Amino acid sequence: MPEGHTVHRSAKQFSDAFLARPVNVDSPQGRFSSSAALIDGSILKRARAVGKQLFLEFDNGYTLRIHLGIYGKWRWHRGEQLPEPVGEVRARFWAPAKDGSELRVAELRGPTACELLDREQVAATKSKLGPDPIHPDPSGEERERFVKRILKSKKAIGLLLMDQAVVSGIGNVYRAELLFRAGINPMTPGCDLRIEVVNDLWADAVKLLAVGVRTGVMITRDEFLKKDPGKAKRHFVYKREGQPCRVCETPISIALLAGRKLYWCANCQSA
DNA sequence: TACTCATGAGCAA
DNA sequence: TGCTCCTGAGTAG
Repeated sequence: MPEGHTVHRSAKQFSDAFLARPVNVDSPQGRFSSSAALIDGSILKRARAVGKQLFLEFDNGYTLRIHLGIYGKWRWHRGEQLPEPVGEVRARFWAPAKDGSELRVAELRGPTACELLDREQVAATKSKLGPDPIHPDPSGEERERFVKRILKSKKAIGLLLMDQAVVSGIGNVYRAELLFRAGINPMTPGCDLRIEVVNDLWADAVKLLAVGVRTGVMITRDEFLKKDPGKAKRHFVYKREGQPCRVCETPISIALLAGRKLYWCANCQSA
């Protein structure tokens, strides 16, 4: 489920399993073989997520950038032996657990990006990313950046929330749900929104993504934030086209916006 | 077995 | 805006 929260969980898993230790890296599928050889056996210095991208920094100066895209997935294993790879495993990472009792193995399938970068390339990549609600800075500077970008744009807010240069880590699910919670029609131009509304949108993104990081699922209904109620009840509008709105019973609408499915309640989100 | 769909994004026109 | 790439899960037949 690759929106920002999943990637942050992956960064934590990498830290827990491999930080400050030499990591074996290969590419059973073959498409990552030459790059894998450059970091194989290097020590993982840091694993950090920014938006939907995972950056793994190694002690030989290389950083591996991984972006799952729609299809990418991680699969983790534990055991005494390296399991035989099944399917298209682009990259595989493994090391003995700290107590030496077993191997920790991470397999990567179907990523949009899996590439080695030098320091300059890392800086260039990160500079293109908007503020990440999972790393809200206490100064509020990131929130201000977000608010400014929204307020000066004539583009629809439904498009702006998906633009990783405006805010990083939000995808199709959080977009639909945040706009519902705020009562904003997704087609409203950013510049037509009031500043308080956009500030609240940021605050809500900070809140919901934190829940996502904690629980591993995108729960967006306040009554369920502590415990996952299951797929069917998790959301207000996402993937609920034609079903009654949970608040007003108006059938949920669906439209294509920039090639992605957009869900909203025409009654609750008329503002 | 074949087909469809998906939580993303870069690129050309 | 439409096309393309990446892979696997779910479903129809």
